[in-house]
Amino acid sequence: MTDENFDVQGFARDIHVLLVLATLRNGPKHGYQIALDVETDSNGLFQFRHGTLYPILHRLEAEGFIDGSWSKEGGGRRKKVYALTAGGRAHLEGRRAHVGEVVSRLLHLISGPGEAPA
Amino acid sequence: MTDENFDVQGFARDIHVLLVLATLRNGPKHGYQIALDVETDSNGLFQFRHGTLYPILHRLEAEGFIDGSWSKEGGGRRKKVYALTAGGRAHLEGRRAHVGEVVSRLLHLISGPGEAPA
DNA sequence: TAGAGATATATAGAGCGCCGATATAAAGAC
DNA sequence: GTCTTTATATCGGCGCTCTATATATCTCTA
Repeated sequence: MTDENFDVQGFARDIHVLLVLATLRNGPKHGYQIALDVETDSNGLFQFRHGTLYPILHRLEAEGFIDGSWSKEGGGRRKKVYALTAGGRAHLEGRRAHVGEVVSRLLHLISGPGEAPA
Repeated sequence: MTDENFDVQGFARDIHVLLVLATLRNGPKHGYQIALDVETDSNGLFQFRHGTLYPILHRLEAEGFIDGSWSKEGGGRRKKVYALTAGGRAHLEGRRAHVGEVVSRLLHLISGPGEAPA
């Protein structure tokens, strides 16, 4: 299984994608809220720069993994609220499993003779 | 600990660096052999392109993490053999621990309510 | 012995994605 | 009325990987 070859660049990109999709599992959110939640939930370890997040959201929407719609409550500040689609949920599960296995094999490879990988 | 902020690009680079340093833990090797061993040890999951490996080796040598010396056995094919330095070993342990923790926290964040992260 | 393929190192250029900077705009604080 | 926060968006620079190319030696085979 997972004979799929490892792609370093795709892996780094996957991290951000997974954080977005996983956050949306708790319900629809707009971009700014996603950034705040990811930072809070990770105790500041992971954080999104705006110049990173918004292009990712646009791409995920174009790929059909999230579904965006502008909310207009009282004509106030415009927010684009994103909801996880069925395809997005499937992508999340698939990628999460893949990342988990790659990481497991990586940690096993670089762990010393005495140290257990996990 | 590890209040250090997460850097996506540095993380991708760390993966290659860790693979190199971990392979050298078994003894000195030249670049081409490192590439072969990493690919073999990971059952083809991880592999180094030559255009990726050699610049990394040069940088690691400049940083003092590995020590390179040209071997001239019988005036044959030139090989630059790299050995892990004490600093390199320390760097390996430190980065490995860091990557392990980041990955652990990442998997925890993106794991569903039902699934245990590891 | 001549050619092909594997061994071995090196670098330059292309491509891709993150990051900082900048722009726009409205709501709330004081 | 101005400053900060909220909220989205895009562009240019930068860094790192990857493809392609260059050089050189060794080994195997016809």
